[in-house]
Amino acid sequence: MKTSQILISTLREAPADAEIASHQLMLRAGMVRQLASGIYTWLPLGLRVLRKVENIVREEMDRAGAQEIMMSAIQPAELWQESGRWDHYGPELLRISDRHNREFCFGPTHEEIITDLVRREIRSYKQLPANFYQIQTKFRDEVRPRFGIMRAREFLMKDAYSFHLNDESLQETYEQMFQTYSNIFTRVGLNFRAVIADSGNIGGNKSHEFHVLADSGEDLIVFSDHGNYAANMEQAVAVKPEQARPDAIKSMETVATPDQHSIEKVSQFLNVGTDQCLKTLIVKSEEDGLVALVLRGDHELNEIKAEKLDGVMSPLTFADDIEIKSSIGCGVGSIGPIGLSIPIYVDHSAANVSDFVCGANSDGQHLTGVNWERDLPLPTTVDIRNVCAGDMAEDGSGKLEFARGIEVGHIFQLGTKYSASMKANCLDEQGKAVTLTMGCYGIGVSRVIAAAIEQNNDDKGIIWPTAIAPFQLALVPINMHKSVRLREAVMKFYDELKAAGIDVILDDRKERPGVMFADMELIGIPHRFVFSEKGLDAGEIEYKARTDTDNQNISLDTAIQFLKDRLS
RNA sequence: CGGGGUGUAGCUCAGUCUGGUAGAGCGCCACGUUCGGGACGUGGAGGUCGUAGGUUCAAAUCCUGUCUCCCCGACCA
Repeated sequence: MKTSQILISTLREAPADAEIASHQLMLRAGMVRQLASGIYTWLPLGLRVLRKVENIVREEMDRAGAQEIMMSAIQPAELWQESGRWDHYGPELLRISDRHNREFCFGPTHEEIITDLVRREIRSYKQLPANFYQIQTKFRDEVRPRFGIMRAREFLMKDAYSFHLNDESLQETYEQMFQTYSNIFTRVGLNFRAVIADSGNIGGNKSHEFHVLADSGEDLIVFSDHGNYAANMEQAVAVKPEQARPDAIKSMETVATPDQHSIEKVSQFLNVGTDQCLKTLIVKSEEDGLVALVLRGDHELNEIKAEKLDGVMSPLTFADDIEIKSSIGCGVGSIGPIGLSIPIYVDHSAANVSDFVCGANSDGQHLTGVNWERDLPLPTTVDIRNVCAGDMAEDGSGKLEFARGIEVGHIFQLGTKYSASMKANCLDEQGKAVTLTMGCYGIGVSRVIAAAIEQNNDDKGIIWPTAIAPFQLALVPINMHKSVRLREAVMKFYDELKAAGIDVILDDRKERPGVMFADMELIGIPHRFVFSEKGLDAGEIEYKARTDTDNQNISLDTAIQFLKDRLS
């Protein structure tokens, strides 16, 4: 390909509304253009990258025995009503109606469609297990799209759905997909980590997310400093303290704490550590009542864990001041677990504190020297806090560290959530109808590209991993328009490169060298040959990798082999 | 959905407070001089100032409505 044949639309300055590196660079390098909030046009260069990622995904999915299909982007409401998600998915589902006023949606995901297909087509256990995938445009009407294609409303996704007779078979395919995802992200050239995850809105049991590690990542992930344990913050288990609760020493006293409503203020006022104070949060229950959650003062509530507790309203909803005042009789800053007439859950760590400080359920008063099982009974203890750096990993393999990640893949064991509600059955060996067990596996194909840039860029622009670069090699001639001799040599070399199967872009624009260098670096081409008349005389060509600081001269005769070695 | 911004040329922005016939840099086109790290000169093209209405002799500028886009939060693969 020559630059004269492809739209090179680079910008010197980043558009003002782009914040993060990948968004700015994709705009500056002419990969995408925004059409509306969260909706983008892919320009030729960007599309080449997208196709390369797509092809890696396709090859690895095919290798794993998955079958590619293509489902419609537009989906009829009936199937969503059947699964129950028409009412539950919310405004993120873009609903539309046709000329007959029949309701449809633009698919944000395809569980309903594939389940409908499979229940019609698959009759016998002999056809199982089966794994179907597609690479296709999804639409999710995000509340707040941001960061360019990182969190777009319309985006390209690879989604796969597997069907099984039993959990063992699902487990087998799940593990195979886990390996396939690892292969894909390794081939793309990303530094990634698989983490234990919450299964969220899609539903189901076991689930892993694949995160590309980058400081700009939206997700907080935790991992063991020794060993393999890694989890999403939402999901990371805070292990029970190992040592027993210390013996009670102090006696319980009521102290006046006027206007001290936060843990920080109370701890300073009474001169005790925040880890000696317990905070009591009041949330709504499923039956229109209230539930108390008790945590150590230095810990944060994990809302995902809390809303899974029996009796707690999901999504988690905090009680407002009025409800608290009328039910407990004091303000938010003075609540404590003693004498509460509502259900109480205590975090494991909070249950392990003795001689603690807590609210007295009376404005302006706190209790000190309080002890479980002496001053009040110890209610059910649970894990409802976020883990902290330095906590022991759940598997005991080491201490937890934090990192930021960009979620590029997610695999779930769905179980029978969709197959049961949509009656997807098949006959087993005994001729008995069995509800199919499902798994589903997603990759944000377009997001992978943003993540790759976040992880690989410098002040000059993008540095593509070779596997997904729009071109592997930039061939930059110096003043080719002034020398027929050079032009002929460059064209011959260009043809040889193409014949050798190298994905090369020849910059045949009549530009000064600095402009061509700057553009090729901004666009992120990982390898560069510079061809000049001087080099032609010496029988040499100049090579520089995008990440190199210096050039090196290579004999023209061996240049192609030299590059091939670099690419392998 | 709450809070805060924003909208003037392809991009970055000035002009708005204090109303008086639309500006700069970069980019683009032509010609010339240049030619190994985003050259220089001369000339040129390009904007119903988001949009609708109002005030005024006169509106990018003041007033009202509305839309867009961005940021923070809540939410979310």
